[in-house]
Amino acid sequence: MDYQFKDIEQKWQQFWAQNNTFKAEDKSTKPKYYVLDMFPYPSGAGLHVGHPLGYIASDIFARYKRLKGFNVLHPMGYDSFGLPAEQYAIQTGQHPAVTTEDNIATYRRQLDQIGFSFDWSREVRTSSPDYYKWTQWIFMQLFNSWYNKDAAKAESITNLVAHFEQNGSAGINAVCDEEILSFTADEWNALSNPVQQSELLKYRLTYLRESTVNWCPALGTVLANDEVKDGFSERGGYPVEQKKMMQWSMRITAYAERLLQGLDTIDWPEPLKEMQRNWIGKSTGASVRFPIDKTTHLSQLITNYIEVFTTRVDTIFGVTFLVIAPEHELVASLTTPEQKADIDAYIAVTKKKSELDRMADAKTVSGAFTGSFVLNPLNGEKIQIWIADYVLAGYGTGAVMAVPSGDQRDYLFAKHFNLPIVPIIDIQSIETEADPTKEGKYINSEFMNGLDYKAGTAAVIAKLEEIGAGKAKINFRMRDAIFGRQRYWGEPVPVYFKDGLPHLIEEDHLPLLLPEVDKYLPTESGEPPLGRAEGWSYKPEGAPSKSPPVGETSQSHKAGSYRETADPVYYEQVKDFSRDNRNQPTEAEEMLWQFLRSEKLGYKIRRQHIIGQFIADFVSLQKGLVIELDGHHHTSNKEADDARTEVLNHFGFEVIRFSNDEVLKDVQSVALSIKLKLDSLPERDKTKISGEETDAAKVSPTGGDLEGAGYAYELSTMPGWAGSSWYWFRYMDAQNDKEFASPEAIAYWKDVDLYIGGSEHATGHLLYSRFWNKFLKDIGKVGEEEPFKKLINQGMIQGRSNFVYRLIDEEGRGTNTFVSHGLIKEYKTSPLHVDVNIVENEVMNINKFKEWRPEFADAEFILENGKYICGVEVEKMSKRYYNVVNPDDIAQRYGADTLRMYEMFLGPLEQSKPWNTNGIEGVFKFLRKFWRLFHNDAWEFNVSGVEPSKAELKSLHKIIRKVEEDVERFSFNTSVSSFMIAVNELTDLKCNNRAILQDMVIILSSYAPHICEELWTLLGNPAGTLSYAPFPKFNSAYLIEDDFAYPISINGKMKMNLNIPLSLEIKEIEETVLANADVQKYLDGKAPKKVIVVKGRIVNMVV
RNA sequence: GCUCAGAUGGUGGAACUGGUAGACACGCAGGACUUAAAAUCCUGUUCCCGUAAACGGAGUGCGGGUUCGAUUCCCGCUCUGAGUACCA
Repeated sequence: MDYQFKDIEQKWQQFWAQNNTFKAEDKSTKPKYYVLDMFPYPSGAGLHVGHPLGYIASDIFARYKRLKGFNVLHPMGYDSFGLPAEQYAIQTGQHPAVTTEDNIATYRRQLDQIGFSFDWSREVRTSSPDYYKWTQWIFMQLFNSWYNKDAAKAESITNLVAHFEQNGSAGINAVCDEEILSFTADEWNALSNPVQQSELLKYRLTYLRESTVNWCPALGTVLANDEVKDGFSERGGYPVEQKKMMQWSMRITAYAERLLQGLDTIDWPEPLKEMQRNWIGKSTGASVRFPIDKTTHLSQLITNYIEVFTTRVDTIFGVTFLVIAPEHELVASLTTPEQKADIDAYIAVTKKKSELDRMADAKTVSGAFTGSFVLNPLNGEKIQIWIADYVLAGYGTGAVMAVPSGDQRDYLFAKHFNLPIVPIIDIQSIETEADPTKEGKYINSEFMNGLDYKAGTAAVIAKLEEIGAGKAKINFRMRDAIFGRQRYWGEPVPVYFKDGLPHLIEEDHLPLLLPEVDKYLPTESGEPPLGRAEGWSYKPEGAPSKSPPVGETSQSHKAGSYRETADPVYYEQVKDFSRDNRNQPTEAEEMLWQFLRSEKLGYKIRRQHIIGQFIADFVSLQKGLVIELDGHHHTSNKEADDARTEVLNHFGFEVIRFSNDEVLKDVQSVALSIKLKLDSLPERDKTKISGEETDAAKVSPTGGDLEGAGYAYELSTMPGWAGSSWYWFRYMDAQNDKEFASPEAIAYWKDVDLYIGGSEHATGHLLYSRFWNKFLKDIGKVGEEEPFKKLINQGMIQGRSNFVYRLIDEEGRGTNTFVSHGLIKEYKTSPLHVDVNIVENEVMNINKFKEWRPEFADAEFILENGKYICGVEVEKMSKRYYNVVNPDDIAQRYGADTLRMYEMFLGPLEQSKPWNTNGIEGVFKFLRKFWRLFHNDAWEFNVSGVEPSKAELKSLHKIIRKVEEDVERFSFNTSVSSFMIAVNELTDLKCNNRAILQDMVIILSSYAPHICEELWTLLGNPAGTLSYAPFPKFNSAYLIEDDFAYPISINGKMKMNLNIPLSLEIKEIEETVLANADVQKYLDGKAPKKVIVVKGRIVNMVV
């Protein structure tokens, strides 16, 4: 029979599925090998043509390793939480779980069709409760951990608490928030539990904090940095703005150093490692405190120095000015009255600039002088303080010491504003630009003069440390990762809120199931979709089970605490107003806020907070202090103010007021008096809120006051990368309902030996996965420091579009005539995308074109050589370019084996390339030719049992060696070529030898498994044994040659080949060559000056 | 701007540690079979000169260097792609 790929492929795909052929053994004496693909997000569009490329490569490798005697783990699953299913749900009302299920079915069908050797018994889906139970569990472990810098690992939070109880905060070297309390053991033990908890939150590896987030209004969610491209969302392309929100974060920065160091131990593509290094962005330098010069400044300051971070502390004597970010907290207080207009104007301009403007405008020098000075800590020299938007508030301390002689940006700034430029190194040349050299000796640098870079740096740091003005410091660019999304289709965070503080739910209550909601949209009050879930609240063990309160309680922590004192009816009416107020503060409010925010005074202050029926400008809920600034709407209304004060007192709040002028004139002294007031106040009497005797009874309390009726759950869900940050462990023990994977399974499978996927995950998935892996190692759950030992990036598949050229008539209108590509220069035409599926090797099928769209039914063509040739361009693969190629079509037409081999044949795996089916015929022909080796002219199976000839053995062993070498270095394209060569040779030899062909079947089976299984059984082997057959052993004896056709070159140019026995030594070869008549002809009677002979390689003569 | 990767026939690409550049495949041209087409098979196919052929010259983005010999190593440049963006 001729090669019937359809029947064969169907038959074997069924066989593999029914017999669990590729099920990995949990216990084995064989060495393990773990081959993993980045699992797909099951989108509605189905498997995209780029996906199979990596999957095929990994499948070939997995199959090859099985033949080589490894116990291979090669699983597949779905990253099935995600935005598209939710967007679709919003549009159609269909539950995302339903569409996800459908999409997975499509994916599975498509995957099966390509004949992958996945162990489907281990399939995972991140959206399945069995799976996300463990994602939530890991979240809980992170919550219960802090990072001990001394031990360089994560430790249990109970250790930290024990330390606080016994020793206070002294002796703790942790990765934590900036503003932590310091306390003795007694002080700690005296703190109330909520205060302790809020302090501990500053240490936990996952924690809440108000962060500036990338808010995408169109998607209604927060995006990670790597989900934002040029100010637009990566998915959907919607505008993204900066917004402050209370968010869950992951303290990935704790692992910055280990994430960096680990890169040196893993076999990943260098560009990928480089991307991670840049992302982590380690810089070694020093932090230096520049004391503020008080002589020029009268008003009180919160600090009396400005701290900068520098990587060139050795240039400190070259500092001629200091630049701080326009958003820097000290700007207002450093600005002298004379400079105020300038500074205000500059800040106003900066605020107006969009992100894009700032980028486009990178070369313009701008800034403004504050009028204040700092002193050089080493020689007391007065240094001007400037603000400029080239200094970023978010990096380092938001302040730089400017060294114009060594830094080009500072140089330009100094030139522009006529600031001094002091050379500090003897060989520096700074006439036209800065010279950042580290060579030479220091000058103008007092005690450093004459030293070189290394000695100088050490001397400066020693001096700074001695006088307490600075120390060596390492800075990272990487920020903590935000871990919340205001979305429905994701893992619920296993947290409830009590007293406005987050608490974990009991482990027994995992998984915290995703609740049903009526709509997949934010609530009317702007809460995430989970706010719609009715009666969704947490009841801890043993609590009296009152029916949960409706509506108001299922609020997030944030809204929960904001509403702590709010009249529920009134709240709904004014909450938008309050938010607007927050977003558009008055000048005085904003200025004061910079001193009150982030617990700078040691107290958490909220602004525009609703209390009863009022919106307080600022409030400390802890101390019950309301701070009011007189806005224009009630300056003249003393009565109203008094009424407010009375009501607020009623709720247990004290009120202090400041005028706008007071704040604008001297914000520091205002801040100072607030602090003094706060210090003097006792903790707020909260009974006044929940107490029944007050009007406040109608005020909606927090969950904490409900005494077990039900606490509000966190309403945001986890981001897309949560489930994918540990999934490779789940495959090791996918059915386990006691643990995320058993210690035995983890001890056996350890880590992923080969991971294949796209480089687009460089700073997302791959970084987060390494982080979680390290954390799980720290808590003793896994053994390896790195999850993915070797990683290969498959190249991206680009689209390849075809064009037809519509003829334009004299009046400039398009006609229904189309000009072949080669002739378009002779006509006036306009190009038009045409469906690539009706074009083959750039020749368009004219009939199909006419059928393609009704308006082309009567189209006419101007052909070249009777054909319509299309134009070609490489662009993104997209429906609107009609260049999408579906792997299904290829599999239907040529079969999975051809598809597999063709995708490999296209070129090196890592290279990006346009998808192009030109040439697929050649691969199909090859398989048919292979099939024919086993058959006679009448297509009857026919192999002989005679001894293989020397030539046959040589062909076979050449391919054995070639495939081994190629597969081991992931050069799949070259081995496909070699297979073709081998089959061509064997065809020429008319080989139908059983021994040879059977080995060929084994070697080829990892590339083209279906045809090989069929031939394997035709050869008389039991079905299903091919996948575990031993790979043929290479024997070099078959490749040894007696002769070698030496290339004979003259002056490096090859002239002829000459057969010389390999047994001859160099001297003899030279003689043989020179004695040859043809060689003499080339030499033209001249004697060569020199003869180079490389044995077995080449002979070269110099004349 | 910086970092990284890359540039080889009409096309995808091969040449692994410096040693016969263009393997393998597509496409194209010619031929065989066929009434014809498809399929299949055979031959040729880097370019230029010349041509029946032998033979000669050039040639791996551009310019230079090291070497008996460079697609491969070094220096400078051009272009393409990716990442990053005032990171102190």
